[in-house]
Amino acid sequence: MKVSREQVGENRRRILEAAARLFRERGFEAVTVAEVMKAAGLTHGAFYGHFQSKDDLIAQALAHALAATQAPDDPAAFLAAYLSPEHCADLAGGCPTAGLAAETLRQAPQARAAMTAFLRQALRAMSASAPGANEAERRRHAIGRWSAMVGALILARSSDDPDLSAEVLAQTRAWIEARP
Amino acid sequence: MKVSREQVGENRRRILEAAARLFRERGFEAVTVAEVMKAAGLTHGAFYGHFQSKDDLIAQALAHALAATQAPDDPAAFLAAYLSPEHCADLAGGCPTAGLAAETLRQAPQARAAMTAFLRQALRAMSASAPGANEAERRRHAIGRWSAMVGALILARSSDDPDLSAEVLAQTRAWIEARP
DNA sequence: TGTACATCAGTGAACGCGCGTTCACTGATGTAC
DNA sequence: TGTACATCAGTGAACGCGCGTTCACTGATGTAC
Repeated sequence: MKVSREQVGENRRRILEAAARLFRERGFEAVTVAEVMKAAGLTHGAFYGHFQSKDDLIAQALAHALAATQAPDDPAAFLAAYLSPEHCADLAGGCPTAGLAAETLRQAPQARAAMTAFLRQALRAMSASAPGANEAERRRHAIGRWSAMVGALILARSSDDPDLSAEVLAQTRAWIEARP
Repeated sequence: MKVSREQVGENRRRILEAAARLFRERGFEAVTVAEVMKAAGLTHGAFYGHFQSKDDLIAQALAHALAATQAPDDPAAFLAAYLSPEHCADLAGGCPTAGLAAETLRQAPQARAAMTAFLRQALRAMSASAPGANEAERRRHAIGRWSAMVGALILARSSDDPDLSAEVLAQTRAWIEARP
């Protein structure tokens, strides 16, 4: 049946939201279109009224998840939250970069472009609040720090030993904080 | 037709080698059993004489790729090679951790166990040659450094802008080297 | 404001394709004498 | 050492299943009068 214009927008938002969570939790390929639609409270047939293809959904859901990431105001608090056991355990709701960057590399151009645009913007934002005598130093600090944070979260998640995971998170945090 | 015992071992090795490269290049799920067998010079029917299932192959090919990673003797040279544009571009032959850790998290227990065992061993080996006044400091250095290296490679690869990729690699390297 | 009708978002059955997996068969290997 | 036969790694056709995608249909929405 037909549905009101606001409902159409709301449905589209729910599809993107569900896809963003499922993709982070299980990866782009393991999640089916039907699962996403079910999680959004719809049937799979309605999918192609909203998106051109699964690849189109991947690109838009990735952009949606990345856009929802707010710029950190306090770098120290952001670091602590990012490398916390809670964030490590929260696949579905966690950082889309750590969850999906490695897979995005093999996706369609639009998805890669969304990831690149976010990386560029995130580094600019983090550079602004990074320590350093000049712009180049601040940017280097932001890049190194972000690499270490993303890497630590991925390594910690890849381990099936909770103690080793916790050690990677805690020691990477200490290592970053010990920087001059 | 039947095949000599040495040939069986050689075929198995070729399957693991082909799988390790294809998985790193395209991901566990996107690569088919038939593709792996073709790359190894065999037909898909012979697959189940060597492995129980695709999941079994994933676990064994991952362990095979990780085992082929030699411990770095010179940390500075290893860092430079790891964050080089060449390594960044070499998906199929590059570091299995950077290429597959994020995907391994969602794989069967055996694959996760292989990744965990390698991480543990790699950190132990890197700690030995890391700077620091005591064991705890050396280990912290190894963990932080490894997180940053893996993160930088994943971020650089996820970007479709070669300049941004090169900047992430070069600045992360500079950031790590600038450490006391 | 109320009525008649055109629109179109969503439904669910169906399609074709490619995947992991199985299996009857083949023929070279390796063993028994 | 040479011969006869059992073994079994590899082949390729076939299977069933689940996926992305399509489409005829439904019925509430929104518009024209």
